[in-house]
Amino acid sequence: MASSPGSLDTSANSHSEGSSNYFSFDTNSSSRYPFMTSSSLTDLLASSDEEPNNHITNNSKLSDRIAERTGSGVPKFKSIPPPSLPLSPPLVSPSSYFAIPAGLSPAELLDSPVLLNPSNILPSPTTGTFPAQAFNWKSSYGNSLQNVKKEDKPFSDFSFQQPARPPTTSTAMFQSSNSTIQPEQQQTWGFQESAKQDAFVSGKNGMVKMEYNSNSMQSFSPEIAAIQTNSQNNNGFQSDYGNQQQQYQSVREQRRSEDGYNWRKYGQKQVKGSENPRSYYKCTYPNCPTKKILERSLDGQVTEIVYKGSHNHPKPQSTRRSSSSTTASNLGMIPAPNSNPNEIQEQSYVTHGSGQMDSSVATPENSSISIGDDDFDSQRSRSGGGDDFEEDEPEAKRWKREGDNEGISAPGNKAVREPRVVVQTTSDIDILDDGYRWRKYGQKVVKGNPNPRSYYKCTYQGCPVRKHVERASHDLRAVITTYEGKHNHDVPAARGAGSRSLPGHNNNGNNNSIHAAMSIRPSAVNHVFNNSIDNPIRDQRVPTTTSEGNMPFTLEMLQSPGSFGFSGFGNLMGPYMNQSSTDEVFSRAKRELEVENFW
DNA sequence: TTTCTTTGACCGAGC
DNA sequence: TGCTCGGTCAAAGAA
Repeated sequence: MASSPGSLDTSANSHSEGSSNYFSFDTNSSSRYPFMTSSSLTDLLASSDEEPNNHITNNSKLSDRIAERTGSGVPKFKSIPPPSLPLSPPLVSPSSYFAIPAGLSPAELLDSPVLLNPSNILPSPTTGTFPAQAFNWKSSYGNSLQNVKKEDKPFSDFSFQQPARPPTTSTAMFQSSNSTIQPEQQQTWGFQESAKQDAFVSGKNGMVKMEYNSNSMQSFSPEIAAIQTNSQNNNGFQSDYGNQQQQYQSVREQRRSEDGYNWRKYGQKQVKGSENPRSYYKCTYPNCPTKKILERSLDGQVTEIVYKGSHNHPKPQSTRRSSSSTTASNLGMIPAPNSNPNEIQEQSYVTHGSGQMDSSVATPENSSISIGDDDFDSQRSRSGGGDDFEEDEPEAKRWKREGDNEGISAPGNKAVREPRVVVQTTSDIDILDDGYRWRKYGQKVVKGNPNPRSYYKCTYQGCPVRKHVERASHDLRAVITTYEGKHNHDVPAARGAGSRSLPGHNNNGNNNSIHAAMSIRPSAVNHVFNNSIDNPIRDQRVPTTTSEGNMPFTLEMLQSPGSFGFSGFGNLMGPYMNQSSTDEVFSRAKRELEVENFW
C-alpha cells in the first residue's frame, strides 16, 4: 500500500470501534525533517493491514512515542513534530487518511489543532470550494471500516469517508508533495454543519465573531440544505452530495475554467472605449447566478475579468482542468464567490487600464474600492519601512506599481501594467484564499475605515504582485481585496490544483518552497469552528483562510499553546486572529517569517 | 445528438 | 423622445 510522504494516513479500520487507532504522520520525509524519526506511514499502514493491532505493539501509543522523544509528558498531538503534511491526495492511496493513534481517543485527537471540527466548514467564498467538505472522514474504504457508534464516540461525526471516485482524484485526502487539499477532492467529502456556525471576522478591535445560522446555510444550496438536514438528523456526514457533484462534473467538465467553475459563454460584445472584445459567461451550475465578463486583448490575453454574483454551489469536481479559458487565477485573481445566497452581491475583479471600470464593480452594497497609483515601497520607506503605513497618505498614492519593472509577463497587456482592483463581498471569511501564496508585510488602518488593512505580498520569488485586504467599514462581511500587478507565475502547485498551469505559463515548478513542503489548503480545513460541541479548539481563532492559500503545518503550529502554533497561518490569520490589537498581528507575522526560514 | 460558441438582434438604463 | 451603450437572448453553426 503506497503512501505518499507526508500523508496523514489511516488504516481502514482506524475508526472501528474497539480497534486500535493510531494517528501517525508519515516520516518518510524525515530527510527533510530530520527530527521526524518514526517509522514511515507506509510501514505503519503495512503493519496495519497485516495486523490490525500491530501498531499497538510496534508502534506504541502516540503518547508513548512522543514521550520517548520528548522525554516529557505528552501534550498529546501537539507535540508531534510537524508532519510533511499530507494534505493533498496522493494518486492512489486509499490509506491516506487519518488514523487515530492507538491509545488516542477521538476526543483526544480532536484536541489536536490539526483536526478541526468539520461542523462549521463553509465553502470558500473565494473559490466556492467546500473546505474539506465535511471532513467526512468516514471511510468506506475496504471492509474493515466501521462506523463509529455515536453513543460511544462523542465525536463520531469525525470520520473519514472514502469518496467513491477514481483513485486519482479521490482516494486521498492528502497530497504529499504539494500538500494541499484539492477542491476537486473536497467536493465529495460530505458536509456537516451545525445549527450555528461561527466565523471570525476581523473587526475594528480584532475579531468580530460572526454567526451563521443554519438557515443561511440551508439557503446556500439545496444540496447543502439536504446535507445539513441529514447531518442534524443523523449527526453524521453521509450525503449524496458527492454523487450529485459527480454527475454534475461528468457533464460540465469540459467547460471547466481555470477558476474551477464551469462557464457558458452567452455573449460577446465589442465595447466602446476598448478594442478588446468582451465575452460574457454564465456559470453553468443550475440556478447559479454567477457571471463573469472576460475581456481579452487581440492577442488573446485576458485583460479584464469581472465576476458578478456569487456561486451558490461548491466548485465542481474535476479530474482535470481545461486550459481553454484563462480566468482570474491566471491573472492572480481568483473569484471570491459569496457563499451566502441571501447576499448575492457582485464581486468584481477588475484590471484597470482598459479604460473602463464596470459600473458593477463597486456598489454601495458590496464594498468600496481602492484604486490607486502609489508606490508601496516608497510609502513604506516614508513611514519608516516598517509594517505600518502613513495613515493620511492618500489611497490613490499608495498603489504605484512596483511590478512595473519586475515580473511583468505580458508587455502590452494593460491588465499587467495597471493595478488591479478586486472588490468582493463575502459573508464567509476566506478573503485570502486565491490560490497564491502571500506574505503579510504590513498592516494599517486607513482613513475612512476603522478596520485594519492587511498587506500581503506574493511570496513567489520575483513576483511583484501585492494585495491588501480590508473589511468594509460599513459591513464586516464585505471584504475588499485590491490586487496590484500580475503574477508572473502560475498558481502554486502546492495549492493542489493539480494542473492549474496553463500552457505557456511559467510555472517554474518551484515547489520546494517552505510552503510546498507541507501545507493544507485552509479552506479545506477550518473556515469556521463549531461552538456547538465541546471542541477544545473551538475558541481558537484559527484562520478561516490563508493568505498563503496554504496552511503550513509547522512545528510551532503544533506546539505553540497560545495560538495553537499556527505559525504558518499567521499571515493568514491576520483578519481572523483573536487579536486584541494589530500589534499582535505583526508580532505573529514576524514569527511566521522565522518559521518560514526554519523550513 | 448533444454541447458549446458565435453573432446579430433585442432590451433596458442612462443621458 | 431618441440615441448610445452595455448586457442578454437565441438561432445557427461548429465541434
